[in-house]
Amino acid sequence: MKQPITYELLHICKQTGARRGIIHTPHGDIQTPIFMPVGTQATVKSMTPEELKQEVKAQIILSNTYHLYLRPGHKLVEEAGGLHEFMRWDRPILTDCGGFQVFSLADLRTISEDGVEFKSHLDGSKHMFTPEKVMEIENSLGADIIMSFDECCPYPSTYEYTKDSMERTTRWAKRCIAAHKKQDKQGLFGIVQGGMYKDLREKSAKDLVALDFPGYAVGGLSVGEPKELMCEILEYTTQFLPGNKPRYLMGVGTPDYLLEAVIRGIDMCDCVLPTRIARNGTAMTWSGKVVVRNATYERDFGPLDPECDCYTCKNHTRAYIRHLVKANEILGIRLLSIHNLRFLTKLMERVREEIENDNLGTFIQEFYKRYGYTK
RNA sequence: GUGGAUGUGGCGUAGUUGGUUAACGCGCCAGUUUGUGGCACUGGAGACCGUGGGUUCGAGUCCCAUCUUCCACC
Repeated sequence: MKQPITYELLHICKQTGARRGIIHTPHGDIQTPIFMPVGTQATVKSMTPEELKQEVKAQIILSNTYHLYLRPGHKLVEEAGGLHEFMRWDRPILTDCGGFQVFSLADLRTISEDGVEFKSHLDGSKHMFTPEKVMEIENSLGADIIMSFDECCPYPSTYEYTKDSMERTTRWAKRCIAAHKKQDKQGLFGIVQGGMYKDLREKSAKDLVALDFPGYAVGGLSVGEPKELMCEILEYTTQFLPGNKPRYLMGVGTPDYLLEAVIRGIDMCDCVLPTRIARNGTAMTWSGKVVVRNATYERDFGPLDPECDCYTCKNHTRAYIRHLVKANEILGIRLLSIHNLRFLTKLMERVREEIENDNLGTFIQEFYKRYGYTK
């Protein structure tokens, strides 16, 4: 059978061990390492697909099983011709499985061996997600990369709870493989869990690798634990993942976390952060975080980030963007979203270059001097 | 001129039968945001309660005077 998702390793940075590669998908190639913008409800909030291609230069975007299942419904999306056609995005798409919603909507759900029963956050109606159901939904949506149904443990969680949860996630992963009906069109990724416990991470990774997924995600990180711990667990986990498959760290999005992930062998990251902080008046720049909503920028007639090549930075001033944000104008959100997303895609372009030049370690040190380093 | 109403942070308003550091919304200032339930969330600054007298242990609340604005009538 033809494998829809394959990974080609191009180079390993001699300074850091970071991987430069290409993921081949039915909707084109993805140069890695890559940052993936999140479009939960079949839209990267406030962005047109054209802007994502031309201004942000996004190679792939995410969407979400849980949200699209509830509204407008996966059958409707299928009827529209699938997610690509529905939202008119012709590049690769990855759908998240809803496992994170099980985590973040904790008060609305019950977990059992069979799956998760939850109440809709929209109307309170009851629903059941099982691995089989999630595969049905993701098959209907038709993304290039689909995620197996997992449970993301909160931080902190006890060893016993984390162990049970991780083992269940592995059993669910097997059921996902069995239920996946479009194996020649959509690549199903397994998700490593195990919380902050190294032996559980190792077991999770090894058991999933034995199932031979076309790609692996590291889930359950960046859920509130200290940065050093995240790095330690991530580094420990990636050693058990095969070198010929892509590795995806779920939910990471500050520049420094992205860099720390890449030097630990991660190829893909996604995060809502750039679009979320855009909506609240904050920008990421090469000189650090800029809360452009603040009064300091009232009369700042320079660009958001002088080193950025995006539409926002080429055309507009901080003073104008601040005005738009303060006045609650939609354009303020749009301009900041364009910039923040472009900032991260550009950062990853640089990262790919530096890997090819075996210079990523030096680049990261220089980057931290200007951007700062979060905890 | 007469009668009535009104006057509380930048704006709009709450303030029980007078009782400790005067509340709320908006605005302002700042912080947060990591597989998106979010035009969100958390804090902060800012008022001698129109002014002057009085009653009372104690007045934004009661009394008197005065001024502001509004309404009605002559």
